[in-house]
Amino acid sequence: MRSSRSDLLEVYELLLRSYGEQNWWPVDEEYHREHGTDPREEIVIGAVLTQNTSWRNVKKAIENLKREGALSFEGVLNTPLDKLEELIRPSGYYRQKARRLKVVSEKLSPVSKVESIGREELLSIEGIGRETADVILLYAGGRPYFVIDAYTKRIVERIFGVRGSYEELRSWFEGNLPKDVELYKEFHALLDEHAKRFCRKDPLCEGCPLTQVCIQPSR
DNA sequence: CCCCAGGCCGCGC
DNA sequence: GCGCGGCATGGG
Repeated sequence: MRSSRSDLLEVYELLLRSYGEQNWWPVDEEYHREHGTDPREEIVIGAVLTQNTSWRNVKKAIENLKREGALSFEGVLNTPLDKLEELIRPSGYYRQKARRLKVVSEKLSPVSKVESIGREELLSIEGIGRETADVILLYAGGRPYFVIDAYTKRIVERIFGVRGSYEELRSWFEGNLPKDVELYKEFHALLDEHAKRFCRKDPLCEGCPLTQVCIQPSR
């Protein structure tokens, strides 16, 4: 495999230069200041809500939770299940997700657990798979786990010819990048942005900022 | 009408 | 370990 540490870092630099800082994970800091809630709980809740769902729809659900004072573990646990389902309905799979929000809120309380919980233990919680676990560890826990998603897989397969299982890709990224939490956060966000702008299912190779490092530009 | 979106789970093989 | 169907709303 030709792709090396420097190639991967170059991709990061190119994306950062093209799109600027993404500042993921988006959280309403002011809301949490005013309500005395922990913004890390919004990250966990958002991570569950966004499973196979557009962020646009998730935002509607989050707004509903805010309006009802339920954008926290305590808020989720104090909201009756049928009410919770109603609030998060715009995010899809709302019956599944309402139950999972209850389970996750209970198992991750207090939210400081995100600093110490083991990845395997996180994965044993209903509703938390590999990607959601790594989102929680990285964005809520500030721990160096690289998040892989469908976009990430598509991009590295196209530009480097690299493919593999979730765990294989995660260790590929982590092995080819310095262990830097802020880098991991920003890089993942940039990859998602790039997948939406250029590296779509039907790629728009014209004007792509990664043409110079891609093994198969303009198909 | 179609397809997709910041996946996960349970099942069969 | 891998592939599949079910889960559901809202946009393009």
